Amino acid sequence: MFISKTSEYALKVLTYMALKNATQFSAQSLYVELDIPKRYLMRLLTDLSKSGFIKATRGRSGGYIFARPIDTIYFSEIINSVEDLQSFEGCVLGNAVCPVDKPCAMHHIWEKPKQAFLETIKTTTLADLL
Amino acid sequence: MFISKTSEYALKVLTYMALKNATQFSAQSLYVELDIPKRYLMRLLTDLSKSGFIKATRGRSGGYIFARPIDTIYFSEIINSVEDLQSFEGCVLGNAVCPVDKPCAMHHIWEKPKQAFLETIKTTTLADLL
DNA sequence: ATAAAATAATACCTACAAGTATTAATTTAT
DNA sequence: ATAAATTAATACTTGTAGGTATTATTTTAT
Repeated sequence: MFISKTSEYALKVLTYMALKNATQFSAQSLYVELDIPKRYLMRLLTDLSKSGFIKATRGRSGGYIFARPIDTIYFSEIINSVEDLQSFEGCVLGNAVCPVDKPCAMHHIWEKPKQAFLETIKTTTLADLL
Repeated sequence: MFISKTSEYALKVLTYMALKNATQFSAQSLYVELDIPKRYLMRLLTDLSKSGFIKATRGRSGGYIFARPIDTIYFSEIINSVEDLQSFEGCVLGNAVCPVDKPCAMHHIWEKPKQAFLETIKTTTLADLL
């Protein structure tokens, strides 16, 4: 499945915000646009705030805006904030160690897709969507 | 996380068998070599039998052997037998439809790693390990 | 024949990701 | 002041992948 449902949601929220270019986004407006369970979305937004991607304003005319320039937010960082990116970096057969000189059976075959994935998420930012 | 734990186990078993070149493998011997919970492994072996990758012989001197030539067993087929490969093919943001003319925000960025992954597993067989 | 050694079937348990519910805190329009 | 509209915190529920336990079946060495 590649990435978790929660990663999926996080990407959905932040890519939407990056492309929309509004001054502020309420949880309600994001709920209407994106197809994410409301209460789960609200908790996720709080998490994304704590992770420093977005900044919350409470109260009557509150909402969320980006806390940092979007060209500093890498996809790897987003995914890593909601699940463990290490699990992608490790051995595909789950071996604790998979040494270069004596790698697992799948090692060579897996190298290309693994690098394609890691390179993409580590070198691309939200700004690259524009 | 890429693939499920069960896919990991299935690959571990079959790649081990492909490389080892023994005439037969008992569940016990596989358990000793591979780091997979014993009872879970035994159930998985039965599943892999039903899926037609391996063939079981019951009874005192029983065990498992490949049911087909290993150059006909693609990694995609193995993964697909224990989890839903469709979930890898679909939209990364989980949209039910992600049309070419109006794709999701991540579509372009995701294309390369996704294809690298799918191409690798769809064009590589167990025989390619040798 | 019978016991041992193997796989098969089935049911159950557990941990955790995903989802829901409730209440608290904060801000602002009136 | 107060009510409305927002986010925050916390606890609970659910679904399912992963793991365990028990019993049945099959085969063969003795």
